[in-house]
Amino acid sequence: MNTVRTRFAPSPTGFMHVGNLRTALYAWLLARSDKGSFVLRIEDTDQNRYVEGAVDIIYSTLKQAGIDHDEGPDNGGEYGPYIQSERKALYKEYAEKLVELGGAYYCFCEKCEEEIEPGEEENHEFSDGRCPGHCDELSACEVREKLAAGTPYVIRQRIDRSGSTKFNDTVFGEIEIENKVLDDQILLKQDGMPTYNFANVIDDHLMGITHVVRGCEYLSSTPKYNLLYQAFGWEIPTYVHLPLIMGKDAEGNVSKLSKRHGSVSFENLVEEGFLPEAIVNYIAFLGWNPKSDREIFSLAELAEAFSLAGLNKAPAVFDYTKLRWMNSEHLKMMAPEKFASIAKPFAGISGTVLESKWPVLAELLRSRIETLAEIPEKIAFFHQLPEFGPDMYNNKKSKCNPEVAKAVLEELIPEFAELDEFNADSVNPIIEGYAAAHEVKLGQPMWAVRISLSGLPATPGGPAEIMAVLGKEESMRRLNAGLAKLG
RNA sequence: GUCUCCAUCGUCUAGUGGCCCAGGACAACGGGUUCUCAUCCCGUCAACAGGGGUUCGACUCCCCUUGGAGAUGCCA
Repeated sequence: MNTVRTRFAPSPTGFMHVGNLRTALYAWLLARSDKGSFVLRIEDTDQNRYVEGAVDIIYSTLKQAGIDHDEGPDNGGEYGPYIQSERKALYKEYAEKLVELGGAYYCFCEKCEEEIEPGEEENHEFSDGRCPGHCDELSACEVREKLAAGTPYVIRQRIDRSGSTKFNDTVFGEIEIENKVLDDQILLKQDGMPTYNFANVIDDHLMGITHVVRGCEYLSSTPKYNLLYQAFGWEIPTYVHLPLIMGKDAEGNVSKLSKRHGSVSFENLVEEGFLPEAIVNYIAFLGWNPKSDREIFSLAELAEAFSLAGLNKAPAVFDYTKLRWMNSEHLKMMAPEKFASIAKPFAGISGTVLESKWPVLAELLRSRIETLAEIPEKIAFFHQLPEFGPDMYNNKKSKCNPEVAKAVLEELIPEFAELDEFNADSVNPIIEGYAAAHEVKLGQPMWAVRISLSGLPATPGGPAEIMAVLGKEESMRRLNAGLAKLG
């Protein structure tokens, strides 16, 4: 029994769609859960779509996600090269071999520019799946002449349209398609590059891929690939087709996840304050489950729990709300120092007085945010006290109002002023002392002090924590200003 | 149009003929703890698309309908 070898074969289009990332994740998980190998192959056969720097995005995304490859363009391997454009000659060789084997033919037809609208192709002559000019009927002699004359050509797959092709998919089960609906698809383009349909088969075979993990958009063309494997006399790999990831638009309509549904690329999500590990955890559950109630997993734990049996058939809708929740869970699990360091860039506090207080502040923020991007708004009041009127002091539950607040501040400000250092241990006893002396709920003085310090009804941390971050000077300034306004 | 696939709460899903008047999670709503908010804890709401079979028994198997998705590119 061969060990499992899977691959991730993205096209360098400039960004990593979460659907693609999930495909990579499952392929990686499958390999890792079986001590197998995971290969990265770049499918850049479409010259027109090539985007500068796109390969780097693929590397960095996989790296951030923690998905490491055993073989690939950057770290090599015995089946290289791992970039399809560098394998161009190879495909031509195999295409020609296939022609000899009878599984393909040269086609000299002009490129068909006009689109045929769906529904109006009752024109049987052009919809029998063959090449429009019936190049498949050309004699070997005619082909040689055209080739010698330098006529541009493509190589198409020759399909025997009798019978049907059946195959077994790991997640969808047995699928059978009648050969008469199959087209003589182009294998080698006029520019000499292979199409995905061809390069894929050649490379998967040559690279010893045992399990082909890909989106189910390839389900209906799989029979054509199998016919290719058969024509070459190669072993057909195990197929693992994944259900699609859908998105929901403002009107509630569901369709294939795209930009109009929100951020769909890994890097956008990271920019929006989602943790790579949370994104990975979330997408792992879009179409798979561990057959238990547990939902929060690290990548290593996913590899441990992964099994093909947990794969689902139905398409899944990407839910940003649940992703946010999952992100907050990962945020809470993180070691304090790690959280402080990854959250800092989002806080925008470099060079400000808050920077030295960051570790303390970060801990206060941790349970109050779902994404890192929420940090600036939560700490804005530290930089600048919001405008607020006396009404802010009114709070029913704490039994506080402007008059009470004035009394609280008048009594406490002098006591605070005597403190050398502001922290929970020094500040809280003073506030508690007030509550005890006046026989009121602790919430009353707390509210009054909080409002004058922050102008907000809810803050990360209480008065003592805010004062610790603000420092004595700024705290006293705000408290005095608050009292003055109640004048 | 044709072909293929899919179908459990709003969303992600458990369920492989009796354990299910369907379980978990997110969201929503209500309550408790707490100096605010958040965390945490407890609870409520909420689904087997419809119709036929098969069976002693169907969410689970079969068929049809409906709905959805994908393919039908010298894109991948």
